[in-house]
Amino acid sequence: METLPRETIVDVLEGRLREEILAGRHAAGSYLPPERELADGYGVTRTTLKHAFGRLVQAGLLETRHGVGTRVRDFARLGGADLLPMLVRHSPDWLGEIFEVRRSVGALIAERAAMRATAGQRAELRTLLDAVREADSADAVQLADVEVHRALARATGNRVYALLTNTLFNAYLPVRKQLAGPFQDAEAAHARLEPVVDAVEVGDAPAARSAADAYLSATEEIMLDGLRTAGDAK
Amino acid sequence: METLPRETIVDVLEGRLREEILAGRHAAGSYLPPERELADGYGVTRTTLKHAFGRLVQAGLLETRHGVGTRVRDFARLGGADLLPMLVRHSPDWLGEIFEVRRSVGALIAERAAMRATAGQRAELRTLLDAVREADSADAVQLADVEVHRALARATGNRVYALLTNTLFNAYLPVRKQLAGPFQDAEAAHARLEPVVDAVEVGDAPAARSAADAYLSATEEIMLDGLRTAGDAK
DNA sequence: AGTGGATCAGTGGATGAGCCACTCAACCAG
DNA sequence: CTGGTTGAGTGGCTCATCCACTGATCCACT
Repeated sequence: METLPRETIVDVLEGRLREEILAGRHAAGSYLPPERELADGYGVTRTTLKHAFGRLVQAGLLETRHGVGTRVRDFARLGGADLLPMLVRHSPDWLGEIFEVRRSVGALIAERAAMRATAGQRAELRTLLDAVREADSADAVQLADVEVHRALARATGNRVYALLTNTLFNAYLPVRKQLAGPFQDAEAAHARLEPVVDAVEVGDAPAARSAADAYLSATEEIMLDGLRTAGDAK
Repeated sequence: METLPRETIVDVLEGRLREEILAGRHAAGSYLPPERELADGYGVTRTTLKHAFGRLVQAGLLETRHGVGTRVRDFARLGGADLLPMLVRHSPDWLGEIFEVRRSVGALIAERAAMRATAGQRAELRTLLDAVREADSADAVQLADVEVHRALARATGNRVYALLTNTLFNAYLPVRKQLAGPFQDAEAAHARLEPVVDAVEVGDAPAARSAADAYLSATEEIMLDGLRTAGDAK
C-alpha cells in the first residue's frame, strides 16, 4: 500500500502560487506584492506564506531579496529539467517533446550500456526483465519496467544518466500512471523490452540503440493513444 | 556589478544539513531526530529549521510525514538531475561523467537543430556567434558562449532540450567560472564554435553532430586540464 | 550647485510560545 | 482474540514581535 501524503495548507498555497506563476499571471522579472499583503490576501499567516515561498525559491520560480521584495524568475529561459513535472501538469502539450527526448536519450543509454555493462549488471538486467513477466498487477508491471530502465542507466557506468532517467521519469510517469489499461499486460511488456536486454547482454551497441528506440517509440505511441482516447471520452 | 546574495541563517543551516546528508552521515531511509531536538542542537528556532527542511524536501533530499518524522530520501537511486550542482560541490569527481553526458546530448541537440532550425533561428545563431568574437572580457565570452548553446537548444524546436541544457549548465558552469584563464580568448572561442554554427546554418545534420562533439570535447579537455593544474597548485 | 551623511518607511528574515492534527503502540473492555 | 480508547510523541500552523537590509529622501556642510 502506497502511503499518500496528506495535502497541507502549505501544499495548497504553493500549488496555487505556482499555478499563477506558470500561467503567467505575474510577468517574469516583476515583483510580487509584499509578503504581509499577500499573506493577508490568501488568508494565511506570513510564516505559512514564507514556507510556500521557500519551496518556490528552491524550485527556481521565485527570487527573494531582503529589504527589496520577491520577484518572479524567468524560468522559461533559465529553468532546468526539474521543472518538467509541474510544467506537464500545467499544460500537457509538453508530453510530446518529453517523449522525443526520452527516446533519443534512451537510445543513447542503451548503446552505452551495451558497450560498458559489467557481467553483474547484465545478469541483473535479465533478472529484472523476468520480473516484468512475472508481475501480477498493472502496478507491478510498471514498477518492474521502470526498474529495468534504471538498471540500464546504471549499466552505462555513468551516474548522470541515472539521474537524467529519473528526471524524465518524474516528468511523464504521473501521466502514465493514469493510463493503467494499456500497460497491464505483463507478457506484452516483456516482449517489447526483451530485444533491448538481449542486445545489451551480448554487447551489440547498434542493436541496443535501435531496439531501445523501437521500444520507446512503441511505448510512446501507446501513451499518446491513451491520452487521445481519454481526451475524447471526456 | 553582480549583486551577491547575503547568507541568511536558513541558507547556512540548509547547507550544513545538506552536507551531512550528502556525506552519508544519515543513512538513506533513516529518520532524523525530531525537529524540536534538532533545532535545539543547531541553536536555531524550530521555525527556522522548518524553513531549511522545506527546501531540502523540495530538493528531494528529505521526506516529512506528519506525526511520524522526517526521513532521508534515497536520492542516489531516486534523485533527478537537479541534484547535480550540489553533488558536484560535494565531490568533483562527478564532473567527468557530466561532461560525457553533455557531449552526447550536445551532439544530439546540434543534429536536431541542423534538421529543424527556422531561418530566424539560424540568423540568431550567427548573431550570437559574432557576439562571442566581439566580447571584451572573460565574463562576456562565457556569457555569449552559453547563449549560443541555449539558442542551439531552442533551435531544435523542442523546449525540453533547452531545459536539459540549463540543467547541465547549472551543474558545471560554477566550476568553469573558477577557470577564467583558459576561456578569456574571444577569438579562440569563436573559432571553436564556428563549425557548429556553420553546419546548422546549411542544415547538415551529421556535420553539426560531429562538430558539436569536437567542440565539446575540446572545451571539456580545457576544463579538466584547468582543474588538474589548479589541483596541483594547491 | 555638489557632496556626503543621516533618516525613515517599507521590505524580507528570524524568533519563541502556543496550539492543532496526525500516527502509532500500548492498553483495556468486551 | 477482537476492537475501540487513550496518550505520548511527532510534524503543521499561527500569532505577535523584533531584527536587518534597501533605497529614496532630505539636509547640512562644503
